[in-house]
Amino acid sequence: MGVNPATPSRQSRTAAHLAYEIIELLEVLWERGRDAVSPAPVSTSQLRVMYVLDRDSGINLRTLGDLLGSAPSSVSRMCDRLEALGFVERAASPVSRREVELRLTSHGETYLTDLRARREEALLAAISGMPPSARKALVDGLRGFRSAVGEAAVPHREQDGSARSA
Amino acid sequence: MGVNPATPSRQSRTAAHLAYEIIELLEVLWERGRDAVSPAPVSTSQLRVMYVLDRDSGINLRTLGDLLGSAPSSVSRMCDRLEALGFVERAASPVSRREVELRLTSHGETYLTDLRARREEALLAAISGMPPSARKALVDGLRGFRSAVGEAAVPHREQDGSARSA
DNA sequence: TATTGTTATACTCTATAACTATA
DNA sequence: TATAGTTATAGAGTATAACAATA
Repeated sequence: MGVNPATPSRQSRTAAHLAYEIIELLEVLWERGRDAVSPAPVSTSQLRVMYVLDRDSGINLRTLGDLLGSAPSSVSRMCDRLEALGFVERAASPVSRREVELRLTSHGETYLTDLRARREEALLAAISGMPPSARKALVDGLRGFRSAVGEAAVPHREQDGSARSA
Repeated sequence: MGVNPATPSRQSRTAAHLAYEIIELLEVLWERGRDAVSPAPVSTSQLRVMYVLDRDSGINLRTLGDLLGSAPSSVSRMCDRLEALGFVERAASPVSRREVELRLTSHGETYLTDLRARREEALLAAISGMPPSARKALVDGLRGFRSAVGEAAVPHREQDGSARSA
């Protein structure tokens, strides 16, 4: 196969291959937490909404759509469902009568807190099972990877924070 | 925050935090390839179908559903769309007249090959930009992570191969 | 007139249930 | 009867376009 970004070394290829596998492993660990949380298995999309509202409480629907990269109509409908679940609430904006203020309800905050704890637990359980040397290597490697990718790219999402703010 | 799998060290927490961020970065890199491939931006679900068929060509619809973890009706409809795109074909099974044999068309194979090259390119470009010491650390760290997770868990997906077979 | 939010419509993915053809 | 595949129906996420209310 002919790829040539600075002539990929055997080490680069191995790292890429491992990265592919890690994506799957992380997804499994990541979702394991979600399925386990009490009742109301909120979908991934709904969860992204909740993460954004947790970080930027009181934003309007349009802004939420921008942060999610979704169309206003999609966001409106998702908020309908989250409101029906009792996780999100719409309030009239005090400054503009055509805007709404979106917030998590206390019920929604509780759900999110619980979910985060479970996700963190799953990941930490795995990482704690690694020998210290591997843990150190993982930290160093991921740091290097992050800065390498961060410099080269990452256009989309300026101030999001959906998944990372766990 | 009270999590206690073997008393998570500061290193474990750092690694977990980094892992969260990496999930996002990888997803961006990963999808960047897909959007770039010629026309017909196949959806993620359709792509999973194609990956499985590439690995296990000639399987029937039921088996495909098992490998994907999807219901037969869902798979049938996805195959309808992929067939309409010219990426997948249904053929009568020579052994049972109620079964079908599913395969990628040459058109579908070409699409997949092209996509893999672009995805690999994106990941390799990032990894090649890392200093050798960081690459080494990444490989060692990911290996350790994989075996730590692999031992502790990974129940779902026995012989899938959707994303990792790139 | 421009903006905010909603509704109408449509397509994909997901599922369960009903149905046809075959074993 | 049990199994393979399809079709019917429904809910969720996604989008564009049309619309009402407000700025």
